[in-house]
Amino acid sequence: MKEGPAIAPVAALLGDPARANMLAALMDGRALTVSELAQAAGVTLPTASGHLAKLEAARLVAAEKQGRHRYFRLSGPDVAQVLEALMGLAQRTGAVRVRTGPKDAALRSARVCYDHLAGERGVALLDGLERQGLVAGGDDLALTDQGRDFFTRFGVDLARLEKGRRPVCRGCLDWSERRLHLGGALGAAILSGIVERRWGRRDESRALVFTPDGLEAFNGTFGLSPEPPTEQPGAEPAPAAPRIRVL
Amino acid sequence: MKEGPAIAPVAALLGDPARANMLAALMDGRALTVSELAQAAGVTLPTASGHLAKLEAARLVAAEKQGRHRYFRLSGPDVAQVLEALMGLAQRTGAVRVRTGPKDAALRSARVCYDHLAGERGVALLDGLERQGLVAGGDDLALTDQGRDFFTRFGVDLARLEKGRRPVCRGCLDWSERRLHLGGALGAAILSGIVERRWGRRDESRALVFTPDGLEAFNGTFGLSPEPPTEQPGAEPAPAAPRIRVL
DNA sequence: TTCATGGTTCGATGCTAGCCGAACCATCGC
DNA sequence: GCGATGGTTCGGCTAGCATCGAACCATGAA
Repeated sequence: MKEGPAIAPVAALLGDPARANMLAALMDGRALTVSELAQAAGVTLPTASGHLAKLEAARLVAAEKQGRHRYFRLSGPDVAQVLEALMGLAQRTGAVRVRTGPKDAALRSARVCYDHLAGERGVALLDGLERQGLVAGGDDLALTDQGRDFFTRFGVDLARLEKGRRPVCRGCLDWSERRLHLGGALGAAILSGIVERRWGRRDESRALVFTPDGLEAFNGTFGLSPEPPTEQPGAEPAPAAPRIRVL
Repeated sequence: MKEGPAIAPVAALLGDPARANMLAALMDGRALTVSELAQAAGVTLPTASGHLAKLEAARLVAAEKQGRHRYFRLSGPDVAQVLEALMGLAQRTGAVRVRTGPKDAALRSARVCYDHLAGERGVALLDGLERQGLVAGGDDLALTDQGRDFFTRFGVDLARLEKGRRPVCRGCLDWSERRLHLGGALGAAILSGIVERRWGRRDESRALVFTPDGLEAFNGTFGLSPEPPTEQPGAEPAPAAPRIRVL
C-alpha cells in the first residue's frame, strides 16, 4: 500500500528536539564540533554523540575528523532545503515562534541558508535577477547570456561552477517569505562575494548583518529597491485560526 | 539559540509510520475516510482516529464531514511538497525501497502529486513548456504570453486561476527525478485536462496510467519526446554507499 | 423506534527511545 | 611518559506515546 521511499524513519530523525536543534545549528553551512552541537541542543556530550551517530548513519550529516575534534556538517544543500520547508510548515501550522525579538527580525531580513542568502533580501535578489533578465527559465533557473556576463564581471568563476555536479542555479523555498530564493552553486558564490566585499558579515547565529554601506552596494549592484519597512509584529492578520491556504 | 520556527513537533508528527502512511495515502489529493486511512496505515480505527486528531490539530490535514463519514485531505499543496521532498531525502539516505516492482516503475514514470502530474513525465512536461517558451521566469515560473494563448486553447480558464490565492505556476521537487515538476493551479489544471480527455486515469494508487493513444496525444500536445526506456532496476550505479552529493 | 455502521473517547498495557553518569579510548601539549 | 581535553560506549532509569478493546455518541436506514 505504501508508495515511494518511506519517509517515517527520516522524519522521526528530524522529529527529536535535540537533533532538530543540532541540524538547525548547522543550517548556516558551517561545520561544528560535537561539543558545540551538544551545547546548541542543550544536552550532554554523550547524548549528542549518540544523536550524531544516528544522523550520520542516515547520511543527513557528514563528519570530518581534525585532530581530536570531529566536525559535523549537513551532508548537502538538499537537507537544508527540507529543513527550510519544514520550518515553513511549522510556521503556518500554528507552531509560531512567539519570540519575535530583534534576532528574529534580523533572520527574516537576511540570513544564511546553508551557504547562500535567504530571507527578505534573498527573495528580493532572485526577483531582481529575473526582472533584469540575468536569470531565466524555471527548472534549473538557467543563467542568461547577460547573466553570464554580469556574474563574470562580479567575479564568479562560472566555468568552475559548471564543472561541479551541483546545479549552478536552484530555487530554495524560504520559510519566512514563503517564496523562492536563489540557492545552488551560484547562490553560494554570491554569498561569498558579499562576505568578501565586506558588505556584511555572518554573526554567530544564521543572521547576515549588512553594513549600511554594504547594503546600499548590494542593492545597487543587483538593482534592488531597499527593503520595505517590516510591519509591526504581533499585528498579524490571522490571530487565532489562520485558515490560509498558503501555497 | 534556536532560530526560526521549531521543526521538531511537525517532523515528529511525520515521523510515526502510521501517520506517515496515512499522509502518503492522501498524497494524491483525494479525501479519504477514517476507516480507509486506518486500513492504509495498518492500524485499528481508534488508533487512526487519534492520529488524525493530531494531524488535524497541527493543520497538516483538514477534515470535512459528510453524513456519517469524515473525509480527510491534506490541508494544502505545501504539505504534499514537503512529503515529496522528504521522500527525496529518504531515498538518498539509504532507506531505498527495495520493492522496485512494476508498481514502483509506474510511479516513477507518471504519478499524481497532490493534484498535479509528477514523475518522469511530469518533469519532462515542465522541461517542454520551458523549451517552447510557454513558461518562463524562475520564482513563480510565470506564464509567457505564448503560454497564455496555448493554455487558453488547451481549455484552461486562466482568469479564474489567477483570481485564486494559489500561485498559478509553482515548482515542486520530485523525489524520483530529483528535479522540479509543475505544481500550482496550472499544474492541477493540466492534470484535470489529461483526465478529462481520457488520456490516462488515476489508478487506486498514486500512479497515473496513460493509454497508448493518450500518451502519444500528451507528448504531442506539449511537444515532448517519448519517455526514455527505464534502465534495468537493480543495476543501480551506487550499490552499497551512494556517496552522491545530490543537489 | 430500532438496528447497524462510522467515529470518538477512555483506560490499561507495553515498548521504545531519550537522557545521563561513569568508565573508557584517542589525541594533543608538555 | 603524563595530564588534560574531546568523543565514544555502556548500563540503567524514566517518560512518553502508540496501540488496542470496550464502551459510548451520531447518523442513516429499515
